[in-house]
Amino acid sequence: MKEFRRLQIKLTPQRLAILNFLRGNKSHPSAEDIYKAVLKHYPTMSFATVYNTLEALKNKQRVKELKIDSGKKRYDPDTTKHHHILCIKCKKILDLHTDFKLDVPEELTHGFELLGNSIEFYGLCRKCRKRH
Amino acid sequence: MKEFRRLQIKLTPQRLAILNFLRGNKSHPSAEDIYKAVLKHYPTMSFATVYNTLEALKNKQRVKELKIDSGKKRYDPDTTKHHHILCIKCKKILDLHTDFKLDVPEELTHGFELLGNSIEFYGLCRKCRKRH
DNA sequence: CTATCTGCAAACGTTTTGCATCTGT
DNA sequence: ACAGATGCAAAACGTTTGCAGATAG
Repeated sequence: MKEFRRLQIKLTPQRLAILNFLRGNKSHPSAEDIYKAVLKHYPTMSFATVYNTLEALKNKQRVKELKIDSGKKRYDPDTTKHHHILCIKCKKILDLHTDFKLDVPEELTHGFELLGNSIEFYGLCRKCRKRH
Repeated sequence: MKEFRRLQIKLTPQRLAILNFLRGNKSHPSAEDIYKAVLKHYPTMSFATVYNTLEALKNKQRVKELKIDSGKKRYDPDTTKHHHILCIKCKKILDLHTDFKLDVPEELTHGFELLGNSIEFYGLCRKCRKRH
């Protein structure tokens, strides 16, 4: 777990379980999803620990908080620059690793210094297209 | 208020007050912002009415629900296609009426039918840049 | 007249907090 | 040893709901 050690946070068994659940996970889980998954291995796991760990991982840039779901936060262990495609019907989320060059006319930024962007594409996934 | 009449919803005084507050409003207010503003004119206004009205206006496409703020919904009376620039420090939101051509490689959409997109630019507004 | 809306309060789902205890380093 | 994490329960927060009474069309 040397990959985790460089996070410079205390590696408790609970945190390792959360990290293992998140590693390579492409489901953009909510705190509850994570809680339920880790509960299987740690029956005493609490929400406080999940949130505490997510907060620590956010600070270490090991996860990104997504605003793609109104009502609850979701978390993405892939912190590389990428975008998302959201199915408006079943809410499935797909990663899109494509870099877009977006030139914003200077006169429209009102003095903003732009640092990045995040694109949410929306549409219908294959399954939802089939059921009209 | 013929502009409101074509919404085909019952125009109660409370709803008119909300509509007037929203008209041309570029602050992307939350339900609470709207509630507080309208409360001045209607001391008996309730949150239920604010949410009820926002739901009706959403259905009539008179407002758009924004997911730009994790933790609470914000509403945008400008329903034309546009994007947002968010200050990561003071959370100020600026509209960006620029149309970007985003070509997504077919082989990356996994069968999704793309219908639109929404871009969130982030950065530092003029004021927040000054205070380093 | 009546389908719909209002306002209140209670319920809900998610996230945060306080605190006594425990544990990685 | 001790800074920091855990687990529990309570609180906080935004949003939704049920319902009796009011009202726009």
